[in-house]
Amino acid sequence: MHADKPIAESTVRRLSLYLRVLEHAMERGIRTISSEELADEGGTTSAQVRKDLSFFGSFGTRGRGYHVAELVSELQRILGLGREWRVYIIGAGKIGAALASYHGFVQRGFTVLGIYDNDPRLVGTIVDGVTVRDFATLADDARRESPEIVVLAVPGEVAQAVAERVVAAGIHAILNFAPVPLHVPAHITVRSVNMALELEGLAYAIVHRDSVTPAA
Amino acid sequence: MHADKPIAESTVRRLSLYLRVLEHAMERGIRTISSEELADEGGTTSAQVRKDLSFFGSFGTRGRGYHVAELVSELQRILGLGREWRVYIIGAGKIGAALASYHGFVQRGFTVLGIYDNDPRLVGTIVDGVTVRDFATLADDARRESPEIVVLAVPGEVAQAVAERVVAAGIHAILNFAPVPLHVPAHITVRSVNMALELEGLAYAIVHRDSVTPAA
DNA sequence: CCGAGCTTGTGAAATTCTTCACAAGTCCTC
DNA sequence: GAGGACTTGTGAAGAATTTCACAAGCTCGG
Ligand SMILES: NC(=O)c1ccc[n+]([C@@H]2O[C@H](COP(=O)([O-])OP(=O)(O)OC[C@H]3O[C@@H](n4cnc5c(N)ncnc54)[C@H](O)[C@@H]3O)[C@@H](O)[C@H]2O)c1
Ligand SMILES: NC(=O)c1ccc[n+]([C@@H]2O[C@H](COP(=O)([O-])OP(=O)(O)OC[C@H]3O[C@@H](n4cnc5c(N)ncnc54)[C@H](O)[C@@H]3O)[C@@H](O)[C@H]2O)c1
Repeated sequence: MHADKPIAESTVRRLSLYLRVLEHAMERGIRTISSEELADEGGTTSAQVRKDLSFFGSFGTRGRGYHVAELVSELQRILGLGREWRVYIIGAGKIGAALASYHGFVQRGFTVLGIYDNDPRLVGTIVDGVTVRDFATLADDARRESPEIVVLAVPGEVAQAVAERVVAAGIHAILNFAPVPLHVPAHITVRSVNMALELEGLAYAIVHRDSVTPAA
Repeated sequence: MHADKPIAESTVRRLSLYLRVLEHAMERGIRTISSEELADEGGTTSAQVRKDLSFFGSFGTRGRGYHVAELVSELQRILGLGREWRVYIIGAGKIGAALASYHGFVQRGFTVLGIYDNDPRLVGTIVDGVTVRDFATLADDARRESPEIVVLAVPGEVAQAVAERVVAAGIHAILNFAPVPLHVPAHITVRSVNMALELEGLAYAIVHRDSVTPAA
């Protein structure tokens, strides 16, 4: 639909953020927003906002700004959110269960088709309306349902092995919650959410903050 | 202890990752590791590893590599993990509860002193050994216990307001799980974990993958 | 219909981050 | 104790990302 140059991951991240800000603005009845306002809410700069958007087209009106509802649907289209995404969650533990029942995902078109676990005590139970399936049936189910995305919420020790089973089942995108780097073939897309790493980043910032900032 | 230049957030992130890889290597009885091996495991390049470490000193031996145990303790020191960090979790819902009982945090020195909620039905209950406290007592408790870090696991609609109470209570570091950008004074450090945003990044990658890669 | 006031879209400059490439140091074998 | 095989640490080059700055375009009031 438009020429695809390679877009930086940081840009895509910000687009998601803009979308959230815009939806919030829409709820409050705001019709029009400038790059400046969008930047303030999203924690970036107006030039950054305009540059990010310019990779995909030209959506604003000079002298006026962006029409909120229009930009929302443009961003949804760009991010691929106009459709339903079929998701499997693997690991029906604490994180897996929390994610399964998280309404924020459904709202954006991510439908959880199944939760998988290999613990016989969990298989067959129901988590927020979704039955826990036996991990052994993953490949068969995937052939039938062709999910696009897997959320990996298993212990770190087995994450790599499970990821390989996921890839073998023909699924090309993984959201990884285990605190280990996953090694997968190049055509598989992986994003990791590593909470321990973020906490450590805070610790680093606290330790080094006072030594950097000149004392007030 | 050493001259602090401003270090990129991406570098700090990778240091945490190296630490994890090194600990894993140590468990397997590996004594020595090269920047090449460390890079392969951590999903980066050897030059990147050496450059990252070079900001903090010179920890390896030419011709030999890095002594694993030694580099582990250097990284722990750099990241500020040699000590106990006192953490409050706010929001005793699904995510808050999962985090409270997550062993990976305790292991790295992050001690959860208290979980806060404003739902009277939850206050007083016990989540994995930690009692849920009344959010109204936050400021008083903080004065007494001086926690360094708050984990914010409340609904997005109240996240900004709760963050302001946290800042007012004198806490300077926030790990935010709500899917909204937080606006805080400059001396407060915030890291956000935004899972919806990562999922959207996957959706974007899937939609744009095939149009970028020349058909095989 | 004009001019003042805004705000976008975008090349170019500046900055930041990553990769290269190699001198220098270590180890091991013979 | 000399030479070959490795591997670090680091300036310099290169790539990527962000910021600047301004021409061009729209709006609105009179
Ligand atoms: N709980 C947290 O707050 C938290 C925070 C950060 C990261 N994580 C990470 O998320 C992952 C899950 O954490 P959790 O707290 O939900 O753990 P958990 O132990 O509660 O759940 C893990 C689930 O995975 C299942 N499982 C194990 N091996 C499996 C396999 N081979 N195939 C299918 N299922 C399998 C287990 O039966 C269990 O139900 C871990 O990697 C953890 O490090 C958790
Ligand atoms: N559950 C998930 O998988 C998931 C995934 C991504 C993001 N999140 C985000 O994490 C946050 C929490 O999600 P959750 O699923 O745990 O929600 P939840 O509704 O289960 O828990 C939220 C808790 O916060 C408490 N709370 C509300 N207002 C409060 C206030 N002013 N002070 C103190 N406590 C208050 C509520 O009583 C409730 O117990 C949300 O912002 C959500 O968007 C959750």
